[in-house]
Amino acid sequence: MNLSPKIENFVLHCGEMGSRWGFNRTIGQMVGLLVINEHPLTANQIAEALKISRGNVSMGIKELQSWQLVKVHHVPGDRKEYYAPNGTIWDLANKVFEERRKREIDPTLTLLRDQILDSANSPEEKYAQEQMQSIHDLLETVTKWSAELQRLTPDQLQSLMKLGSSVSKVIDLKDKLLKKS
Amino acid sequence: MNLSPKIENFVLHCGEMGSRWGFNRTIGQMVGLLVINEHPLTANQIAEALKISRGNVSMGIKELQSWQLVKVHHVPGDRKEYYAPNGTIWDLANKVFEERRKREIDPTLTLLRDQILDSANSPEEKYAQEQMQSIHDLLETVTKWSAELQRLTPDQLQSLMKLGSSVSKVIDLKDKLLKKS
DNA sequence: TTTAACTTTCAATAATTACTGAACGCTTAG
DNA sequence: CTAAGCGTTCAGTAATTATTGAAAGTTAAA
Repeated sequence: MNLSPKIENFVLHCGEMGSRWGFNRTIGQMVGLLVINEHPLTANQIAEALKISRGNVSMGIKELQSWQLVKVHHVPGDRKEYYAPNGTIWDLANKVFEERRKREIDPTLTLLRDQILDSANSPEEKYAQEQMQSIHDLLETVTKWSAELQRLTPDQLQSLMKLGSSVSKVIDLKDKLLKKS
Repeated sequence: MNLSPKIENFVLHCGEMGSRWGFNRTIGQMVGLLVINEHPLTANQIAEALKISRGNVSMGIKELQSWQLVKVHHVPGDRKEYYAPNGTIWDLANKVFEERRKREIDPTLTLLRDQILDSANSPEEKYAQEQMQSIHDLLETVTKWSAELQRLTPDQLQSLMKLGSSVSKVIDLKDKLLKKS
């Protein structure tokens, strides 16, 4: 596994971004490597390419599987496992997006629902609850929206994009239609 | 600064989520505390409420200012600085969203643009570039979309949400609109 | 000025997170 | 049955990130 400079560059960049995207540097590099390679790679190839230990690869693969980002291939007569991205770029992005929603939004939504049900017993708590309600509403909106967007194919999304420079046109249109009915 | 259990609970939760949202535990708590309190707080109050050092508060505030999440108040005849959230919940979420886009997407977009301009000089690089092109297109779409959504007010967004359970209806609307014009 | 009331900075240290490599486990070919 | 080839685990260690607290900086009242 000798990476060309251009490919290595990409892989290293994925490493840098890894932590921002929810995993760590090494795992970011693994994703980059798997995505950029046309053919599935063995754990040893990954370890060699990224210059990390065999055990680290094993842990990384495990993590990526929990995100559903990799799938395993087998070659007849070969006992090694070959790893490849689990779907297209689009699929992977969707999975990351979904998983992050689960980690970043859902727990807060749950907490807020509980807190809001409780009655406030001081002016501070009154205000606090109003704020929590706002956050709750916001997160719920975001959640619904992300579910909607995930359902669209890239083509549909592109189609929506072409509406023009502002989605607010759609809203105006909607309002007009509602007035008529 | 004695936090009621309910409020403390919320603040601690913000701490847990802090790292997922792009900052660290302490800074998450600070945001939670400021948002949940109707009145601006001094650095000392924050330090006391969260049981952290005065210096840590100073650094946290600095970080939050770089995200544009807090603003400073002054009380006449009082030299202390009072900190408060910089806008509504909605404003704050927008700022976080925007800042994260800058950190998580923009650098990759820049890298990919450069890489794609380069010519491939091997079959592997050919494939690699196709993949990079896919990622590039995806990220560009996401970027454009997030810009669109950010332009909407909460009301407009709610309005859009109520269009129905599927955004594809919006696409239908778009088609109708295009036919008329 | 001086001093008091604040804020900021940063080197030292603590806490957390990631990585290695040796040991173990499983499977299959010989 | 044994050994070789692979994958997994995890205690120990390395690397990174966060926090403290003391010193230095800033401002304004006296």
